Amino acid sequence: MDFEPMGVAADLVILTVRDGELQVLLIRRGIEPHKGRWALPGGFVRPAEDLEAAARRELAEETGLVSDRIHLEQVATYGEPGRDPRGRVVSVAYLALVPDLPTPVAGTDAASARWVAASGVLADPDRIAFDHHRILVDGVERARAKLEYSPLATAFCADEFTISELRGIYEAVWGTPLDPRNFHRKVTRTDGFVVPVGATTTRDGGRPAQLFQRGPATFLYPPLNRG
Amino acid sequence: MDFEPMGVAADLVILTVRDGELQVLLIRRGIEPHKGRWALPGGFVRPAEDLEAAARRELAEETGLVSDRIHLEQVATYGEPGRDPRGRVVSVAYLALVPDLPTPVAGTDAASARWVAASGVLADPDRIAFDHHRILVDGVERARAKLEYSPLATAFCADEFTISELRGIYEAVWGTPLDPRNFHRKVTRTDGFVVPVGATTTRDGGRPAQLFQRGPATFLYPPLNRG
DNA sequence: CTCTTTTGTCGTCACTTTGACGATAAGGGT
DNA sequence: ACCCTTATCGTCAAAGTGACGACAAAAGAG
Repeated sequence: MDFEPMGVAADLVILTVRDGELQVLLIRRGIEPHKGRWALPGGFVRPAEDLEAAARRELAEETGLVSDRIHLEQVATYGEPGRDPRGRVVSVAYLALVPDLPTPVAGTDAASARWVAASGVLADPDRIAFDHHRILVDGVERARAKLEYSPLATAFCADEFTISELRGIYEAVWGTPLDPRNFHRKVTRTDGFVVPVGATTTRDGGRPAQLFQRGPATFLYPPLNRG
Repeated sequence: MDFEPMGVAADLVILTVRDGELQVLLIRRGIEPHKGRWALPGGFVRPAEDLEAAARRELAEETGLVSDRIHLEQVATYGEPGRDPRGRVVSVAYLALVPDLPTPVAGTDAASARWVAASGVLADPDRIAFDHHRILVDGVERARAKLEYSPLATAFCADEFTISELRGIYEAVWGTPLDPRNFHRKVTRTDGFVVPVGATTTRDGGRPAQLFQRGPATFLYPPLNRG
């Protein structure tokens, strides 16, 4: 029995936290189908290219991010017949978490690429093309879940960060305010989550805060609790 | 830009608990490549067929299970170039959890299909063909994780079960003994996990045990703790 | 029919974690 | 100096966990 060939694409849910809110990178499609509409970045996997390599390539093309240090993980694969008018296309979705870049988005491929508040896109299923709304929902939910039991929130931060900044990540992703004192206790007492760097900063105003960097932990036990 | 066509397959990690151990369904391949070797069940997705539909079809073909009530979830997608000698094949892996069937496996497709202890297959990366060892590892880990925070263990049970039987599922999947008294407390006090059916059974020997069925809960909070 | 074995179920207790919140520390701005 | 802001520590009651004692209710042995 032989197989029916299909197109295989890698689509990306690229998230960051800017201005205290969760944002997603969208591109305006320059070609058909759905030309002119907003969509998640993505593209076809090349013949000799690994799936994750394709995702990293797209990520680099859309954001200019040197992708090695960027957290990238597979979310799910979407292959409903008819989801792409070009034919049978199966799309492997990846989730990327990036820090708030000083560098603006400089896409080579995309006619235009923009950071957009995730909440707005989540609220309107027709704001983005194809079945990308579902992909975004799944990607954001994955991110929210992973913050609970993994130290992944640090992927949104610069190399050095304060506990408040980290808390800001959680609050933005979960959309919930957290108690600063309990959060501080929890984070600093969870082994290997963050390690103090020795310096302090006043960039957030108020009393100087200690700077930390991500620790060696790969998961958090016990997990943090969503508001 | 056009796409390079690829084969898309659905592979299945079908797990059950029999004789107090976690077992996985393997088939002996009747055709090349890897003819005669053991592998996970699976096959190519048909042109107009949804991915999950393909997985359910394969599940039905291999196990005879009417698939509607069977828990099936996507695990991940594997698409490394060279993973299949027939060409570029991308495989979407699904995890199925089935109860200990009185019905023996009756595959129409498979030359032979057998339940095999998961521990043995996990221990030897070359026991199964292709990259199926990795798929199995990921599938089993997914199952282990989901037992913690979802009521999914009931998917391994018959419609009605005792707390001990449910505990046996956890012990088999996690490979860890659990305290019967604490387990009983935890399960019965977690809202919506199990609901008493009113009857009792003595099929496990000893004092008659209450029978339960799965409750309406979709997740467990707080979660159960592994070992 | 009584005793023993086996499993089920309830309780107790010390310990940890959580969530709510008071209090103090240490900068900057005026 | 005083106030505002953020950081960080401490306290306390409530809830959850792990260890384990005790009793209940059946089957099987004698």
